[in-house]
Amino acid sequence: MGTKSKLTASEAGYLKLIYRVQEEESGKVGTTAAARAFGVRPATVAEVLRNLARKNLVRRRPYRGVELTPQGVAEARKLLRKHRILEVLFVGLLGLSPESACEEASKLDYYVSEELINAICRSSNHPKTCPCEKVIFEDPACCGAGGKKK
Amino acid sequence: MGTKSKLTASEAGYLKLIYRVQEEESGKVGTTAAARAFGVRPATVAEVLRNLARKNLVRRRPYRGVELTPQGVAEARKLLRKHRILEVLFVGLLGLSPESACEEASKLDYYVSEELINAICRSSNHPKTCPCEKVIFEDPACCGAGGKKK
DNA sequence: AAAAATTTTAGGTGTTCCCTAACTTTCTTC
DNA sequence: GAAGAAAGTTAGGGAACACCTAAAATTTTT
Repeated sequence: MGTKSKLTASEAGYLKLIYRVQEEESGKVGTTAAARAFGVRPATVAEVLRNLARKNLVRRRPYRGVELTPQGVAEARKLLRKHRILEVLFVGLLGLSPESACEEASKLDYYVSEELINAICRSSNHPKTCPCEKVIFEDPACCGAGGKKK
Repeated sequence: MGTKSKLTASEAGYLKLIYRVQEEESGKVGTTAAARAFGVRPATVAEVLRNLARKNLVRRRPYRGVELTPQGVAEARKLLRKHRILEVLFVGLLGLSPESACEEASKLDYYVSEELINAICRSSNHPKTCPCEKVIFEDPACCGAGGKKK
């Protein structure tokens, strides 16, 4: 029990945000800030957070904030891997600007299968970073690990 | 009034199916057959069809079947354009088999923006058909029309 | 310590998507 | 052409999602 239920689309959004701000920038995401970022009310954010906690992806200390559990970190990395590999494709092959690439990737990352992402990863030569230099996490199923491509 | 409300994901699925079978193959999609194709009950199909009719995308003659309205045709073509351009990308650039390309495209076509599709279209040199030879409809916003690329 | 800002709960709404049960219409087949 | 089988339809529900407002609790600021 615990890791069974799948993420919903909006939960995925919060997970990505929390990971980016808290794990990558050592910042802190407040409920209100997150609400503004997603264009919803704080109460809505609180609710999603509660659901993420029920799924064991974040730990919540009421009024103090949330932090990702190890499973939450793993899940966020899967999503950000997808997001960033899509960005590589959109900028590198399709010639989008990094900004539109990010926007488009945000709309899709949640829906894209790992198989497709790995196909893109392979055909892009297993990039280590996205167009804005953020790290692309490795997927053992892809090959990345042990690879030498720079 | 009529063309305002957006399609839902499942409505998009039926629209694609109806177009493919009825407009491209001159066949007929029965409620039960559609239900089997989507893994749901016939009653569910009937309901979606009713909603498509409310949105003026199909015309329904109870117990006789549905046919697409001009708006329904336009909408289906937009979706199938996306679907098939994604297939081109997946097969041509990523090396997927036509079958997996189709599967992956089905999961994504509804969510992909027209801008992104047109970027892919451009970078693929405005293909006229998908990997399985089905026509890719043109989008005036892309360039296709009047273009000479074969 | 009061005022301001933030966060959380409680309780609701609308949409989507799916279901079962019961009924109607159409198609078969004798 | 009537009876039974098959296909399609409505009516009525239910669960999950993604929102919201209003009110209460808890920081934080001044």
